[in-house]
Amino acid sequence: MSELTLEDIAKRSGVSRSTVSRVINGQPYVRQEVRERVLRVIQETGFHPNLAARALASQRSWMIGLVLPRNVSSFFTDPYFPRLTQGIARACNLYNYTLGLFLISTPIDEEKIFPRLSRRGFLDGILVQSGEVGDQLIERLINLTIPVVVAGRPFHSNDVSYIDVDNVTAAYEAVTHLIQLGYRKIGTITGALTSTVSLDRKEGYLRALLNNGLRLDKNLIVEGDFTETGGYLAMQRLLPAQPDAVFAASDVMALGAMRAVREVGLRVPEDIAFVGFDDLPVATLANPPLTTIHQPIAEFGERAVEMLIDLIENGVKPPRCVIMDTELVIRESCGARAKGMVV
Amino acid sequence: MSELTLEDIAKRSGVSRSTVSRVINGQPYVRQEVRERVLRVIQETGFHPNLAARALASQRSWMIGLVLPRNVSSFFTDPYFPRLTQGIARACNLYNYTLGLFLISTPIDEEKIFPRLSRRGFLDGILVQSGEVGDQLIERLINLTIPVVVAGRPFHSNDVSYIDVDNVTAAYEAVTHLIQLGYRKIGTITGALTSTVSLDRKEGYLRALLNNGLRLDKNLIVEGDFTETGGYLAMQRLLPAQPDAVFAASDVMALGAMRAVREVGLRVPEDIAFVGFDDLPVATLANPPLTTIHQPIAEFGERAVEMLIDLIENGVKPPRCVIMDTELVIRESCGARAKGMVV
DNA sequence: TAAGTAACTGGGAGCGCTTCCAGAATTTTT
DNA sequence: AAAAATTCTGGAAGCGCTCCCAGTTACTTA
Repeated sequence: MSELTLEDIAKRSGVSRSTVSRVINGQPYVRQEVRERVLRVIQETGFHPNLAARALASQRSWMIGLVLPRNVSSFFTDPYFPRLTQGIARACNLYNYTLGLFLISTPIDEEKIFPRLSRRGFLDGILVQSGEVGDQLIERLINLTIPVVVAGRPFHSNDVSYIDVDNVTAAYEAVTHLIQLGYRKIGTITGALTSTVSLDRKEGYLRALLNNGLRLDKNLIVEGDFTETGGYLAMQRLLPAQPDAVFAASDVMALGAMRAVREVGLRVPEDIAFVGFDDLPVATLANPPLTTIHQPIAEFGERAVEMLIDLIENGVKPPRCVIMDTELVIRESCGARAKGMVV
Repeated sequence: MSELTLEDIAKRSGVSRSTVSRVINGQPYVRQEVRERVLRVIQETGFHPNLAARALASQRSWMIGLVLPRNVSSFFTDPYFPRLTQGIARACNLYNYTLGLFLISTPIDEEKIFPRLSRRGFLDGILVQSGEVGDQLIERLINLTIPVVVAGRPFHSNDVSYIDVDNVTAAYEAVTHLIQLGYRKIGTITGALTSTVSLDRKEGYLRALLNNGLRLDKNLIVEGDFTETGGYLAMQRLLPAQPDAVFAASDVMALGAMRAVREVGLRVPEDIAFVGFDDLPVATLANPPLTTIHQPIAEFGERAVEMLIDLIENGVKPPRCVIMDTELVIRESCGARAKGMVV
């Protein structure tokens, strides 16, 4: 409550500042009786140690920064990010770290935020969302002296720890599923092809077609931007190519695309089948419910935090990379059920 | 980069620590020539002052905490929160504050997080989302010694600054609009009636009916929970009462409700008209596009931060409260256009 | 030209912790 | 019983800044 210091607590409990510090930090070499006495005083006074002082003396802030680069501004558009943030926040809380949030919307933002991230004694580590091609933010962050973990495969650097899902394989699986259901003119709506996620998912799409002897058709590949409207517009461009199935690189885009399909009077999955990516709650609620690739978003965030904390507390070994598994979730939009092809 | 201190910069530029400090903080009383020399050294060395030391010496952390209480866990369900967070983050950035994010999911979370919020020298102020009835978090926060601003009218305390939109009036306007269009059996899907937002919007609904001489019908009022599924389920319970229009306390619930309506083969707005609340991007994309109450979510967050910073920097005056305006946005779902009643 | 004022600069005393180290109290070993 | 090891405790030296205050220099004014 008031402006108590360690020294005050020490006086009140008849010991020295050092002893109080030991008690607070749960260190050994304090007699049980003394420990209890000190704890009682702390309890009674409602004392809380000053974090700034602690951080200065111990050179540890117990704070990590979550950096969402510019262009990942779909932060407030795609439910993916809130979910990721939730997982990250939960893990921070579990391990007693505080989460600092750095949303970069504009280049000006970046110029204001970056120096803050650089301040020594401020962050123990940084978790940064993989950005776009040409974005040098991650490189700049790596050059700082604090540990960095990237969420998603970074575009440029390969000497940094990162965590990702196996987007290529997941997309491969999604498209192969469509092929097995008999579709032959399979289109894809990619994310903006300036990010590794989008490129990897597109790569999976291409490989699936090739491995199954299907012809590639440039007209069946259109670029979206991970937004509903982007998916909608992409689908409008895709329709003339008359696909019988579409793999969308995100659920949100799939929803937009299905809206476009509905508008021209076509049915899902009878006329065009769909597979999405993410398995957001909204996938279940879609009409028809969306077949999609499930990725463990919240756990992804948790694992990312754990990687970072490991780096912080156990030193910087050679960069590690963690790849998490995904899973195809079959619902109605791919037509598998209608065709009786689901066990 | 390295472990430079003010003292090092001082030596290298041939001045004292104090002078370097003045330069860094843009204070007067430094000769132009000296200032430039020091700045050059700082530039060359890539020096950044240690934030922990600065916070300790100045008793200011330049950090504010955003606290989202338990039960507001719709954080990752309702696009409202990401948008709010975005506004808050932007304002923090503008005013050179860092944003700490505290998502409380469980009571255990709260017990871990609260002591951290209490640490002196950690946060300069706290922005907390208004919680539910019975939640004592806000009271606990007010008892801390740092400034607090509540986003949304708080349930219990009235001696705290808060910012809100005029939910009663907004809801009143929405329902009045439906009445003017000729609807007479108007139902409402409320949020969980444990929060002030929900109660206020319900209050507006009731007043609109009363002021227009319409009979209240308990069966026309059902409780949702601000989720899509909640809206869907609420609508199913509402259908037997055969409303000709529905006011949903959020866009997301309106979407769910419209899904339920579609499922039983009824049309929007011909059979049942809808008005939502929030004016999220998704409202435009709905089928039919949703008539709704627009509230300036991002600006709301920005204003909240400004209030808090004002409190931090100019001392704690008697609690202030700011009420922001809303606006009815007429689209298709209310039937006004079909009826040719829009100018 | 001397006195007065304003513009600068540096030293020192903190801010409230952690941590090292020396010493005291206690227990174990010989 | 003394000696050695172990457990416990307090003092002091920082951590790297800010900010007050005294002192120095430059510029006005009488």
